[in-house]
Amino acid sequence: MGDAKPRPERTRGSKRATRPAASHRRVRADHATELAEDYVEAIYELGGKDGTCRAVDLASRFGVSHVTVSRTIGRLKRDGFVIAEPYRPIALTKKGRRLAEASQRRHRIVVAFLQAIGVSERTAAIDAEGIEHHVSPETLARFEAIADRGSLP
Amino acid sequence: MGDAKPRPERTRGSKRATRPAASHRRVRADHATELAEDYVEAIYELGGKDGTCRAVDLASRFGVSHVTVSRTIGRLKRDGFVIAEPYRPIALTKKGRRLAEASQRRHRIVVAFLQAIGVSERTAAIDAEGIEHHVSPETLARFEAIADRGSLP
DNA sequence: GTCGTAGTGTAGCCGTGGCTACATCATGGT
DNA sequence: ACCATGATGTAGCCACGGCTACACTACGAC
Repeated sequence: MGDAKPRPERTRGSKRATRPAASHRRVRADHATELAEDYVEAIYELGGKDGTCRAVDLASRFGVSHVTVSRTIGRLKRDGFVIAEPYRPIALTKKGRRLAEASQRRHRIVVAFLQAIGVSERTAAIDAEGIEHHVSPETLARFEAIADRGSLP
Repeated sequence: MGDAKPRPERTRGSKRATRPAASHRRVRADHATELAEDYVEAIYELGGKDGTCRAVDLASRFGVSHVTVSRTIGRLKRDGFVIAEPYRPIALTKKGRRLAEASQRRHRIVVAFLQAIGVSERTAAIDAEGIEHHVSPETLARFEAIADRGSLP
C-alpha cells in the first residue's frame, strides 16, 4: 500500500507502549508481497512444459475477474517477476521462479504441519493459504521439524 | 476491499483447476476484518478503568499516522464496533468488546502455541500478529490443545 | 479567565485490489 | 482465407489504508 516509511515512535504522552508497532509494520509489509507470492506460485504450478500460463486460468484459480489479474500481472512485470507481452501467455523470470519455489516449499510445509498436528486436510489447505505469508524462517523451521515427524505423539 | 460477490467458476477452457478459489476468497475476507480486530483489541487493552483510549495511542501502537487512525475509527464506528464523538476518547460497543475479547483470546493462544513448539518469544510475538487472523476455529482448537500441554515432547 | 499546546479533524494525494462495460486481438474450424 | 469466439486489454468506478499539510478543539497551567 502507500508508503512504508518507518515513522518515529512517540515519546511523549500517556500510553506510549509501542513494542507492537514493529510487528504491525511487518504484517503490512507481508501483505504487500502476499499477492506476488500467490501469483508466481500459481503460474509456476499451472505452467506446463513451456512454463507459461494464461491470465484466464489465474482468474479462475483466484476467483477474481480477468481485469484484476491483468493489472496484477502488470505489477509483477514491473517488479521483474514475470515476462508478459500483450495477448501472449505469461512466463516467470528467474527471480519469479525462485520466489515461486520458495513459496511453494513454504506452502507445503505449512499444510503438512497443520495436518501433522491433527487439522483436517480441508481446513489445513484453507488456513495455510492465509497463514503461510506470515511465517518467519524461524517458525517455518519448527513447522518443518514437526511435519517431518509425521504426527504429534 | 471493493466488492466480494462470489463469482462463478470457469467451466470451459484448459486449466480450470479451481479448488483454491474458495480459499483465496477466505483470505481476502480475513483481510477485511483484520484491521478491525487489531483495533478493537488495542482499544480493549489500552482502555483504562473507563475503558476509553485516545487516537494518538493507537497511532503509536500501530506505527501509523493519526489520520489513518481517525479514518479507521470512522469505519469501526460505521460498523458498530466503537463509540466515538469528535475530539472525545474512543470506547468500545458491546459488539466491539466481544470481538476484542475473542481476538485477544485467539492472539494469546497463537503466541502460547508458537512458544510451545519452540519458537522464541520475540518471533512468536511478531508472527502471531500476522498468523492469528487466518486461524480457523478448528486449527485454533489444535493450537490450544498443544499450548496447554506446555511444550512439545 | 486566557491561552499554549497536544490531540483531532479535514482536504487532498497515492497505490493496491476489487468490479463492469466495452474494445481489441488471435486462433482454430470451416 | 475468413471470421466467430474466447482471451486480453482499456476506461473508469469503488473502498481501503497509507501519507502530508493545514485547521480547529479542549484542557491544564497559569
